[in-house]
Amino acid sequence: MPTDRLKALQERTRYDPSEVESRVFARWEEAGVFSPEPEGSVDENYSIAVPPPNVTGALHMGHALNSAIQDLLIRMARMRGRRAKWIYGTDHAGIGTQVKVEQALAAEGKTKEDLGREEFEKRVWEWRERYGGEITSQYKALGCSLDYADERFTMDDEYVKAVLHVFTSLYEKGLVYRDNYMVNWDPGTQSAISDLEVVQRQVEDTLYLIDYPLASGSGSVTVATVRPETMLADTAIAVNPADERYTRLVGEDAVLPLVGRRLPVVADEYVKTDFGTGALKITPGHDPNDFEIGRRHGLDEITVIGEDGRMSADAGERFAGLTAEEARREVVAALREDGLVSGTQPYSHDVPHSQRSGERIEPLISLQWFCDMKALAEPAIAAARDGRLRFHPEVPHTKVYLDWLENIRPWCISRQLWWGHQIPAWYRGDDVHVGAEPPGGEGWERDPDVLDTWFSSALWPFATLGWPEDTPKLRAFYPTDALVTGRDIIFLWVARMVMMGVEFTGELPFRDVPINSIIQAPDGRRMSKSLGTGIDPLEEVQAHGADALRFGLLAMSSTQDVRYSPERVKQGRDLANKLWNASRLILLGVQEGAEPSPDRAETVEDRWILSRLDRVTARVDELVGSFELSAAALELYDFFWSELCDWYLELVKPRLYDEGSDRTGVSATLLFALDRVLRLLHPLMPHVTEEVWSYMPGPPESLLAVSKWPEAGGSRVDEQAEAAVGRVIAAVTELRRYREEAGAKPSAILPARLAAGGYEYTSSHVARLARLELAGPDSDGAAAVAEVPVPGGAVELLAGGEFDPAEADRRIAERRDQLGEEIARLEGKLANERFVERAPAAVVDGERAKLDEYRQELARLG
RNA sequence: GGGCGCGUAGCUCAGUGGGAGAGCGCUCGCUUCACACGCGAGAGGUCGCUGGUUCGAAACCAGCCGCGCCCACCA
Repeated sequence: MPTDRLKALQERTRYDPSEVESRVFARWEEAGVFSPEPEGSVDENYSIAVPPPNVTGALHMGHALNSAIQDLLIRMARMRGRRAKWIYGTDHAGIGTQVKVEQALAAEGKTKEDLGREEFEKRVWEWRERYGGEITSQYKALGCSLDYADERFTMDDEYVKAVLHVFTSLYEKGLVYRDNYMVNWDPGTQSAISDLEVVQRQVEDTLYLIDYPLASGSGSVTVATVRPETMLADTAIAVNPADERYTRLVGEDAVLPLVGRRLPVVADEYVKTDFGTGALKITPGHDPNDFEIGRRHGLDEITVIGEDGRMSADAGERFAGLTAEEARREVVAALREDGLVSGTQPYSHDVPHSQRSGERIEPLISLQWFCDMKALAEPAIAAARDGRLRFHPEVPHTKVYLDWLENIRPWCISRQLWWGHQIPAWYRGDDVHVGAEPPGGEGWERDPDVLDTWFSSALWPFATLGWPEDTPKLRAFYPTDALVTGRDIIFLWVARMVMMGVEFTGELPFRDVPINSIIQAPDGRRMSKSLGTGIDPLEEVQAHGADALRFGLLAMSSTQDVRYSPERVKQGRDLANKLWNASRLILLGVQEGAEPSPDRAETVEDRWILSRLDRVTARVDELVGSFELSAAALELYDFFWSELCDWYLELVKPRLYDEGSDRTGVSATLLFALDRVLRLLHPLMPHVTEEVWSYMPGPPESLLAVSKWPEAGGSRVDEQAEAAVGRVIAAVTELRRYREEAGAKPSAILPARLAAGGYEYTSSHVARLARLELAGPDSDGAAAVAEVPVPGGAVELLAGGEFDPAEADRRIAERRDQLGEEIARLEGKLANERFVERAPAAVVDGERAKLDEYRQELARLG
C-alpha cells in the first residue's frame, strides 16, 4: 500500500461519511456502472422502474426507504453479473405542479388566466428546468444507482407519443369514451377528479325535515336532507315500494316549494324505510344516488350549481350567484317563511372531499372522458390469481388488489387543468375526431382538458423504454423485475400499470411487488410538512451519512407501518464506523502482500469464521429472495458485529501481533472475511464498503459496485469448528461473568486449571479472553478454591487469585438449581405419554438429548 | 356498513406451535495496542383480557377491550 494511503488509514480513526460519500459516488458515475448497455435478453438482465417523483418535489422519508430497497435489489443484481437498469425519471404531476406554479404567479400578483394557457405552460417548463434537477441530486445524495444518464419525464416528446397512442387505441376499441355523467367535481381545483382522489371526512351537518305539499292538496310529504339548496334541482320524490305509509302516494305529484315544479312520487328499492322520513327527495343533477335513480325512472336532470360552486341562473333569481352555502341559508329561510321546515336535527356523517384541495366534493353532471376498466381488469385479476404477479407480503395486498379490480368502475380521466397531456380529441360542431392531429378542414377545436396524471403514469415501465417503438432498451429491459412502492398507490398506480402493461405489451410490466412500510413520525402521526412532523432525509444524511440512513430505514421497516426511529439510523452510523475500524485493524495488521483467500485456514477459529460466513451468505440470499430486507440487514449486522468483530478479531489478535508469529494464514483468512463482508454489505451501505474496498489488495481502480456477489455454496460449513468455538464463547462468557460477580479486578490474571473436555485447540483462547493463567497438567496438586461451570466441565480457579472464592459456591448452587428445574421440567415432559406419542420424533429426541446433557453437567458439579 | 391490521422489555419494533429477542435507554465496571459512534458484565416482560384447540400456545380459533388503516352512494 502506498505510504500516503497507509497513513490515511492509520490516522482516520473515525469514519466520516460526509468526506467519503460524494467522492465515492463520483467514481461510480465516472465508471458508468449505472448505465447498462441495452443488450442481452430480458432474462439475463434486471430492471426496476423507479416510482417517478413529482418533478418539482422534494424527497421525503418514504422515498428514502423506497429507494434504499430498490437500490439494494439493483446493486445485488448488478453484482450477480446482470445488466441492471434502474429506470429513472420524474412525473409531471398535473395538479401538484400546476398549483405550485400558480402559487408562484400569485406572489407576482398574477393568475394563470392573466398569462393565458400557452404562456402558462411555458412557465411550468421553466419551473421544471429550474427545480427539476434537485430531485436528482437528492437521489444521488442517497447513493442511488439510478440510470441518471437516461432520465425520462412523463411530458417528454416520446412519452407524449406513447400517451396519445394509448388514448387513441383505447378510443378505437371503445374503452375510452365521452359521456355526460355524474362526476366528483372539486371546486378547489375546478376540475373533475377520479373516485380514488376522493377521501371521506366526517362532517357535522344539520338534517332538515322539509314538507313538500301534495299537488292534490291533501296534505304533504316530508323529506329529510342535509343539502336543502339542492332542492331547487329536485325532479321527484322516491319512496320504498314496500313502505305502506307511502304506497297510496306513488304516482301522485308533490309540489316543489319555492319553485312550484310538480314532482312525481316514484317507488324505488334504494330508499330505506327506516332512515329519515322514508321519503327521499330526488336531485339527479347533484347527488350520485339520485342520479342513478333518476336514470332508472327517466327523470329530468336539472343543474342549479355551477362548476364555480355558485348557484346558476336555473336556481332562480333569488339564489343565482350565491355560493352553495349561502344558498342553503337562504333556502332554509325562505322555507321557514312558508312554514315548511318541520324540524332539524344535528347529523354527523361522512362526506366526500377532494384529497387535493381539501374541499367538499360537489357532485355534478358533466361531459367528461371516461375509461371503461372492466375488460382491462380481467387479465390483471388473472395474473394475481395464478401467481404470475406477486405482492410481498402476499397478505393482505393480493386480496385488496383483487377486491378493487373485481368491483372496478369507469375511470374519469379528463381534468380541467392546463398542465398535462392534452386530450387528443377534436371537435367541430357535433363531430368528434380522436388522434394526434386534427383531420383536414377548417374549424376543428382541440379538447382543452388534460388527462389524469395517473393515466400517463400507468405506462411508466414501458413508455420510459421507448414504447411504442420497438427499441433495444425495451427488448433488453421490459418486462421489469420488481416494482417497489407503498400500499397507498396500489390502486392509483400499480393496478393500472398492470392493466395497461398487459393490454399494450401483452406482458405483465413486473413480477414482484414488494410493498414497503409507510414511515410515520416518531409520535405516530403522519409525517407531513403541514403538521410539522416531517423529518428531512437529507438532513439525516448530512448528520449521519447515507449509509446510516439506508441501514436504519431498512432495519426499522417491515410489513407494518412504522414510526421513524432515529436510533436505528444511529445504529447504521455506528455500523459504518465499526466496519471502517475493523477494516483498519485487518488492513493494517495483515502481512505485507497478503491476498484474500479461503484456502489458508490454519486454526479452528479460521474454519469457524469461514463456516459462519457461508451460512450468513445463504441466509441473506434467502431473506432478500423473499424481500425480508430488514431481517437481512439485521442478520448482516449481527454477523459482522457479534461474530466477526467481537469474537473472530479478538481470537486472532495474538497471531497478528505476537512477536515472531506466522501471519500468512490469518492474513489470507482475515482479508477473505473482510472481502466477503464488504460484498455482502455493499447493496445496503454502498459508500463505506466501496471506500474500504479501495484499500483492499488488488488493482486500485477496481470497484466493489461491479464485483461479484458471493456464492453461498455451503462447502465451508464446519460443524466441528462451530461447536468448538461455540464452547469457547460460552466458557469465556461464563468466566467473565464469574469474575465480575466475584469482584476480580478486570486487569488481574487469575491462576486456573481447565477441567473440561473439548478445548484441545482452544484453551489458550479461553485463557486469554477470560484473563486466566492456565496451569499445566503437572499442577494437579494445586488447590482449587473455586469452580466455574463451563460447557464440557468446569474451570477451577486456584489459590492466589484476587477474587472472592465464596462467590463460587453461590454460582454453583445457582447453576445446580437451574439445572434441577430444567431436569424436572424435561422429566415431566418425557414422562407424559401423550407427548412422547404425539410430538414429532425429532422434538422428543431433542428433549431427551437436552435432559442427558443437563444430567451430565449436574453430575460434574458434584 | 364491509374488509384488514396492530396491542411482546422504559421507547421503537422483530419473532409466530416445542426453553422470551434486537437497537436505543437504564445499572455496574473498563483510557485492554481497530473503534468510547468502543469493550465487558447486568437489571428489566402475567407476550392486551377471557375462554377454547393441542401432549405443548406469545404464536392457532372465538369473544371482549383498546388503537389504526383501507373500501363503501343511507338522504
